[in-house]
Amino acid sequence: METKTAKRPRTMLDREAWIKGAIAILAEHGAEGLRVEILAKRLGVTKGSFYWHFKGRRDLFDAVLEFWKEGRIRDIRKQTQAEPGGEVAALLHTIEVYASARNRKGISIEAAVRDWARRDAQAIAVVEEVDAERLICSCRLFLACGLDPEEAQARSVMLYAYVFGVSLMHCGRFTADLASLKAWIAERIAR
Amino acid sequence: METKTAKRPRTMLDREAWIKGAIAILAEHGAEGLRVEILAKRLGVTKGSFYWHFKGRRDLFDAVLEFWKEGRIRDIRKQTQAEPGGEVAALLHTIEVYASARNRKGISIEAAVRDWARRDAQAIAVVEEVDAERLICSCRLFLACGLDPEEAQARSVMLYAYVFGVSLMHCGRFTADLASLKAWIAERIAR
DNA sequence: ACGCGTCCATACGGTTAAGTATGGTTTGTG
DNA sequence: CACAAACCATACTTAACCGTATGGACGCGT
Repeated sequence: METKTAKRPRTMLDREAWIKGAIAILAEHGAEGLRVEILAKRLGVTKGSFYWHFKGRRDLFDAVLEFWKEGRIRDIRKQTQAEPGGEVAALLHTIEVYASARNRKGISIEAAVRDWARRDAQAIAVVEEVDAERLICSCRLFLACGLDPEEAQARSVMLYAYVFGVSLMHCGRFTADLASLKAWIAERIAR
Repeated sequence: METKTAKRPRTMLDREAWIKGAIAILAEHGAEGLRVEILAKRLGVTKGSFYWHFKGRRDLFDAVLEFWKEGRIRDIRKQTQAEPGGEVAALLHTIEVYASARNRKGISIEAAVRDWARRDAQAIAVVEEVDAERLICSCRLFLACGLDPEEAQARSVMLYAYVFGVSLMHCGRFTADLASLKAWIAERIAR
């Protein structure tokens, strides 16, 4: 029975399963805290398995960065597809995705990668590519709204700087109604 | 000869010297990379000295956070002292200090502390206090400009979110003249 | 000069984690 | 069934680093 790949009595991890597990740990403990023995334990195996799939820790790091980069660029392209007239809504949605309380996991990964990029050359290269793609896509939306090129560029930078920055602030003591403040800011950036 | 403390044949480190060295390493390698043996080597001593000044690594961490907090709050209070009519200039200066290429060291420390605050409760508490102080001070400036309270609050959050966020972006591939974009953004936030 | 507090070196033990070597188990294929 | 490839476990070796124990060197007051 079971002609092909039906049941999996053994764990049968592939490279992608390792990468996804690694990204989960990356979000929680950062790149420094991403250790292969810890990761192996979380996946229910030992590191003997790890070193079959990867040449070493650095190999895992590069794979994680590549995987993250591909996913981000795919997401950006999808989220900035707007029919004429829907550009502002697309921009507001972009802000919403990153600056809202939802999507905690994605924000944690984003923060971890950017902190990582303060020390690792490969991480810098990946962040550069992702940032460039994001800025180009949102800039296209601003241009479609009728803004002149310089203002479109400036607003793009402001948009992403804001969403990344607000995710690592702690405004609890400052205001009780942070949500309405964020809504005001989003309007001022996107419109 | 040498009536009092003239020459120092011994290194004679005190707690503050250790903290300052620790902050330098914190800026370069983050909280995880702040190791007592490495720090001791940089200061030209061994860790035998460290454990005389501090109870342990955690003790150093708390001292670093406290020292950073005091310094930040002092700076904020000084930078937001504006005579009537100079409020906008003070706001622009605040942006300039954090969002410009100058002050690399301070920005690195800021980034390291905020990343640290994603995992450490004490760091969270310190960042909360510093953020609250900053937001209150810049909000006061916006209010002095005649803005209504809600807009003043929103602009304060936008200001700091932007300066923190822009410091961890990599816009090199997007624009050649980032400086003028930043100037445009600063105007839109402060005025 | 003597002693005490300050500051630091040396030596040690314990833990965590990277990487390697090697062998075992499962799965697919002839 | 034989056999090879894929996948994983176990048992090392090595290194980094935390914390402790202990003693030495220096300066200062009496």
